[in-house]
Amino acid sequence: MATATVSGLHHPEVDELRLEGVLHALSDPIRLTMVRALAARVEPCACGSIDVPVSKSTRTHHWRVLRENGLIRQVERGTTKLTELRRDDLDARFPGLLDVVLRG
Amino acid sequence: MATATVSGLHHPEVDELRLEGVLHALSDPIRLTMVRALAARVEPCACGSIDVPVSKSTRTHHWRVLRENGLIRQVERGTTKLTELRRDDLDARFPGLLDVVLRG
DNA sequence: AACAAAGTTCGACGTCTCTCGTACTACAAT
DNA sequence: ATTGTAGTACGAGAGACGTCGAACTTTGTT
Repeated sequence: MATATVSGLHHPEVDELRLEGVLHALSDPIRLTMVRALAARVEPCACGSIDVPVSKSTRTHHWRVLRENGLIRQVERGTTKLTELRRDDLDARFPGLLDVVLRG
Repeated sequence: MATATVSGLHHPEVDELRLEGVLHALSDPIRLTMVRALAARVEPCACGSIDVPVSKSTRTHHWRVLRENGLIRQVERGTTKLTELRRDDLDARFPGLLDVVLRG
């Protein structure tokens, strides 16, 4: 039962978040579903536990887009990846945006 | 000196606006520039008067994307096209979104 | 009538995106 | 040790996207 480790996954800093990138990440229906599902959780959750109608590898692709554009944070733990919304960061950088999307 | 005529241009109704579409329309740097420039005007303006570093035909393409996704309204007048942001519609459907984008 | 100005249409091109399956790695459980 | 589970890597295909130039349409001006 190892503790969550800081992995080599690339996450942009708060001040590196680009609006175009964030909007692009959110403009895909599958990713929108993922973000909303994530928002409905309190704790970080295994990214595989959110089911969307695409294959496993496509899911990996979408999680990467979300991560690289600063929407989510992921840490590896064991065989799974704990995933959470970067609520605070997003609210700090683009106040109101997440609210709109989650209300959507 | 013809009055502005209601043209055959397709504009989605307020309740037809899709969040994915709006976000996609806004996720391009050129279009973001266009929207912000439009927001800085009070009156509808000729779409050609907003200059962006792309060719005339590419500009046409971007205006169409913005129009078809409900970001702008265009009416033909003479040889030009009066273009304006659909502020009210966007605020009604996705409150706060435009603010975020314009604050950027 | 002739010309200029504002946009559109069309075809083309290269790139990015979404999708998949297969093969692979890493950890966990029996 | 073997098997199972969670996810990644890679290569490939189809389609969407952004870009351009050239030709065209429509309207306004001289």
